[in-house]
Amino acid sequence: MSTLPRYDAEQIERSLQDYWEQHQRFKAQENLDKEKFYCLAMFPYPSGQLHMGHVRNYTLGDLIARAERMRGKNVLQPIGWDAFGLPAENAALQHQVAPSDWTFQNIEHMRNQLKRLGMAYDWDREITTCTPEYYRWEQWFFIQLFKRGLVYKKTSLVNWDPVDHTVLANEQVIDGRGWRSNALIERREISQWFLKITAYADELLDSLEDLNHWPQEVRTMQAHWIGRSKGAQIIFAIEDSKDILEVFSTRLDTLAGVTYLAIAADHPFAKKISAHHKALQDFKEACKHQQTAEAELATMEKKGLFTGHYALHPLSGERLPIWVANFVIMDYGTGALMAVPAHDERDFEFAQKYDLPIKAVVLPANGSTWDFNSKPFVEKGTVQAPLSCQGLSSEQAYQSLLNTLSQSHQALEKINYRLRDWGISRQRYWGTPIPMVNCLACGSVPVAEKDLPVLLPTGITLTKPQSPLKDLPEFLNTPCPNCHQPAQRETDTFDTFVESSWYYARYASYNQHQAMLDGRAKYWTPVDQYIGGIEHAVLHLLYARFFHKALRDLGLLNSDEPFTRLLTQGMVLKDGSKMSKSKGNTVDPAILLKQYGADTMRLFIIFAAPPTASLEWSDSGIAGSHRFLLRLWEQAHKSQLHLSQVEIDPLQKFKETTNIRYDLHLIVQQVSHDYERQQFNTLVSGAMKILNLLEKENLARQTDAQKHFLSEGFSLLLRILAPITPHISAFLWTELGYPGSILDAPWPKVDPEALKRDEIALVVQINGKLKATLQVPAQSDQKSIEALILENTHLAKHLKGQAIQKVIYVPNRLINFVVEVSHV
RNA sequence: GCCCGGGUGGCGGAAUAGGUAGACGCAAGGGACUUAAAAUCCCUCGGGAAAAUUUCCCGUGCCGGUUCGACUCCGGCUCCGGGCACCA
Repeated sequence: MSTLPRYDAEQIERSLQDYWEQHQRFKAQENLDKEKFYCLAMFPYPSGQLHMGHVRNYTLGDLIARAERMRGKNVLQPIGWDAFGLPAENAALQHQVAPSDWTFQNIEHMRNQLKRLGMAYDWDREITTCTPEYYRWEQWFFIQLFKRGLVYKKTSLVNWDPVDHTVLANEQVIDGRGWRSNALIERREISQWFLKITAYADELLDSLEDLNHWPQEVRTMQAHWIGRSKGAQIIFAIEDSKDILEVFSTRLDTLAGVTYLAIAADHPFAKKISAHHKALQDFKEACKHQQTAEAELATMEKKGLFTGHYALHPLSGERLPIWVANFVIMDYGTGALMAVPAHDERDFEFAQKYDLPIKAVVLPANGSTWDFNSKPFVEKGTVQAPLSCQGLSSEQAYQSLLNTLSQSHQALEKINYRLRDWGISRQRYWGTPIPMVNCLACGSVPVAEKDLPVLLPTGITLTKPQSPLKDLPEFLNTPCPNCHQPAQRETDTFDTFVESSWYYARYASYNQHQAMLDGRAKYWTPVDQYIGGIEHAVLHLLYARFFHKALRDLGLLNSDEPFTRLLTQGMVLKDGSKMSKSKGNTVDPAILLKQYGADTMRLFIIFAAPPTASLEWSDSGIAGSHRFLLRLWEQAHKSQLHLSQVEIDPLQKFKETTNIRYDLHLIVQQVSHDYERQQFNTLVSGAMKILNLLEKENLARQTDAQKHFLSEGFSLLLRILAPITPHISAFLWTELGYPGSILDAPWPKVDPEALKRDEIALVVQINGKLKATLQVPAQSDQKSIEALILENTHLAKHLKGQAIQKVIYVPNRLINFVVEVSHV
């Protein structure tokens, strides 16, 4: 008895990884003979350590990339680093390291970790967004957008920390206070750059319909985010004033129910009247300490103050009190709203709190009554007022009032969007400098394209939370590109979502130094398969879609959407909650990699849950996955001797193994289907089932039929596993003497002959409840089945004395007898 | 608060188009091997009742509906998760 060689995962994996790298097995080239397949997992932020979420993301991507290669595609799978961002500045302050040094060290470490996982990346195309080679083209693109009128400046609100003198991100505001200073934050208006994503709102919404291979939930979320609605912009005159208030409402039918108006604390009218209004000044001061996040606005206590002024109802001329309300924000819409407490939840609560009138004007269409003192009626119905609309449906009243009011120029139909333009200015250091110059004479002027990139000074160690760029004269001072007089650079940097909105295209033109993109980007884009966390469902994916369309309109790309197929992976949990350092429930991939190897880790993370579901980490689960690979190793080696002697003749049929080949190919069929629908966890179940079959047959392995079966079985099994556990599969493929490299072996195919059956198991039900399963000839007709059942004593007993009312027969599947229930 | 998901044994999960609920694995219990342990292999494994392998009842978060038949479709709830525009 010869002893089995030991399964040394690390040795096998490292040597194969070296071999693949030396022979550039994953280098992508444009090839018009093969269908291209661009597979991309969202690139990581280089936080320093690979975590389980990364392992999951990149294993899923690698699985698909490798499988598509086996399916004959010309595959591109690149990787890079989303390297600008807040954590580098935090680390810099904490550890006194330059953000650039910290970032590049992290990248170095994480690159090694990814390589050790055996990902089939084309490393030549590695992109790092904090390098000038990358961000110069982002600056160039920004200038193109500027030239096309898609960039503008306006003031908007930020969280201001009055102690640290810096703008805080939403996540840095904890219970209304700065995370470092603990100071009560203030809402501050500052001037910022915006990209006109709203110019593409219609297309972004309408083309969602074409994204057939995106999860419906993501499309729904984006559609709601864009929030296109038709409504009326209505003008309310203000009593004893030339000023007017403009509001937008989709429910013009409730106009007669307006009992007050609410405006933002920083609405121009509120500003105007606050000069001699102490209470209003105090109220505005209090509003300053509110946060800007929408979740905050929605859940905080709703407060208001009567301004003492009245607006006039456009229909009746009735006096409507104008209130200032803390939940109305100048950044959204017109900063003013008409309140209809009888027909709106929030208006109702506010009216109850401040004892404002509730005036019902719409009733349920079915004629039922409604208690307007307990809750508002928010649906559409039958309109009661004004008189001219009495009895009309909400829709009819809307049209009627719109006609009337637009004739008198008091209203205008308008398409409104919930989507707001994208504010891209950040008052941060570690980001792409915004390529603009502020000149006293010429205003904001873009940097000349020949002077790009505007380099971000590196090697700077931060000493305080504010951006150092303002304090660097050599960065700040520059002649105006227009009049050449002394001027100053913009010191704000881009939102890091800007980098992640076009990186997928740059991978194609990674070494192009004369242009942002070239023809190769048109060849490779759109990405055929994009993989990333569901948390990016709206923002990142919407911004990237916007950029793609803008790049198309510049002629740089020729498709309408960046990502054809989207897979949103679930989170990795431990003990029911998200792995995080603060909870102390992290699992370090590096330790497991050392203990079990890359294949085990990849296998477990694919097996443990379907890709879109959250994945509960299990230490014993990963041990089980390792055990499976050990069994595979053992069984493969046990059969090795025999396989080399087998002459494989695929046309040869063996009666002896008909049944087991049926089982085998049924699994292969299931596995193929599971790959198509991206349910990869059952791909692993299938592989396990095949190994169970092979193990049984391996005990005997004497006849030609059995040898043939083993040869076929291992060939299928190893190819199914190759995208998931590439190292052990490649190694055993060669050990067992299969031809060529498994990297290029074809994806398994079902033998339809093996699936032909003479007999099938038919389910017998009575009143929908399972009573038996019968082996019957395939394609039997109903009559012969019924006859068969009456011969069966057990079943006949059930049917005896029952009045059969109906028989449902689904051929090759089930027969259901519907009988009258004889007793209660 | 609003928008979008999810809830199936002790655990992770399976059930492809409304047709056998619990595949595959983990844990647990029992057994074999061993001086012993580990490893490995075999058996059992949703709950209850009767019972020789079988039979009956209950069971997919909760309540209700559609259907010959519902984990699957519809209505209402509940709990958990994701997003809410400056975390990425």
